[in-house]
Amino acid sequence: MKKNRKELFFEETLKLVVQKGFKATTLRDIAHKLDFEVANVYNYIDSKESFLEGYLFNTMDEFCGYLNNIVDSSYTPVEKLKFVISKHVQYTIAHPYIVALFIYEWRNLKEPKLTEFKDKRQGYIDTVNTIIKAGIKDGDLREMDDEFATFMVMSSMRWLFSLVTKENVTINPIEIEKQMTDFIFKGIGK
Amino acid sequence: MKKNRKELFFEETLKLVVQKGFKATTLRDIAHKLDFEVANVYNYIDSKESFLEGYLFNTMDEFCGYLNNIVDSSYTPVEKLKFVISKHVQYTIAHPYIVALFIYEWRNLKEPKLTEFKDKRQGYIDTVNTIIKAGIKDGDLREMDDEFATFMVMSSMRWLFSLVTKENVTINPIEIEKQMTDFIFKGIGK
DNA sequence: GTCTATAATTCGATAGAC
DNA sequence: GTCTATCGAATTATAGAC
Repeated sequence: MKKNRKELFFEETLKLVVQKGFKATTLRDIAHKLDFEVANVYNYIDSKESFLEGYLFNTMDEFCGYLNNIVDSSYTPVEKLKFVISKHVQYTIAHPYIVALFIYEWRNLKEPKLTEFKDKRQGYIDTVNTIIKAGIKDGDLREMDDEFATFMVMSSMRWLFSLVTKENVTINPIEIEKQMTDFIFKGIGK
Repeated sequence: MKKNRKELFFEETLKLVVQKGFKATTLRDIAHKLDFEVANVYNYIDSKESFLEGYLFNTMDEFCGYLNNIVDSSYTPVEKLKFVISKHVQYTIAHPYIVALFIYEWRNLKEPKLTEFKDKRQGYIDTVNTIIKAGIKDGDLREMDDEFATFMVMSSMRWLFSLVTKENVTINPIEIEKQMTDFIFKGIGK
């Protein structure tokens, strides 16, 4: 896949921002990495803020859209939850730096985008919670606090990006998804 | 427990830094929250950087020291792991904002402190991995990739702070520890 | 401990020539 | 698209009086 200059700019900038943090990454850092002067940054983005917004809301919308399709399907709650896990794992492996941005840098959004982001994220979690609650009610998941269960499922998936961005680690998406699903459903005990 | 001015300063500043991020929190923000002028900040800290260092390394040392005591005990691997989980849960409930700082803001350390921090953290993870590996070998934990298991155990504990800092949530440390342990060992499946 | 004043630097962003 | 030049604002930190 050939990358044009714009794709290269976004890719390198994303990596830099994830590595140093959004606030700590200056436009001069970005310009230096791409080997041009500061003013040229504005050939690609309108502002530093808009760069962050673009990634965060595109990703958010993709996840919310996918989740809605899962919910509107006729799968069982457990099957639906496995689709959710699969989506998280596969997206994280494909775009680990975007996920890192999603986790670390959303706080740098300015109002009203900040509130909009938090609301959408809460909506996503609420929907996953609905699925898990149904799974418990059906007796397919063990009896436990459904909100805590939701919290733990989301938590355990959230850091996978850091495994993917680690060097010298070979990733088999199929195997990772299997192990992630096994951990969430069976834990590490015997 | 009566708080003197220094304790109040550190507590309020910590909350502010966690809420806005280390880089995004200015000394003016801190001064304004404590109702005095910027220069007074330096009555309590030598620099913005030293504030971060203090919290991060004190916490790191406490966790490493405790883990060493666990390792040097005669408990079984599974029992040791439960002590590790207990420590994480209890510390997180007692000091959620410090844990948040630990997770979000370590990247703002400057060299050589940054490398020192990363090395210590990796040492901690390696030691937990040793415990889990022994548990699998003994047959007390199910057969699985021990490194991935370690990664997942650590990941699932890491976000607990966000549950504790949430408003309108009542926390029972004993119950949370039970549910956390159940999730890690049994998952959510039946 | 508190303040005012300010140094020294860095930041995001813009103007305008080529 | 690239550059030089620069603006205005914000930042950490210090000096020194009260």
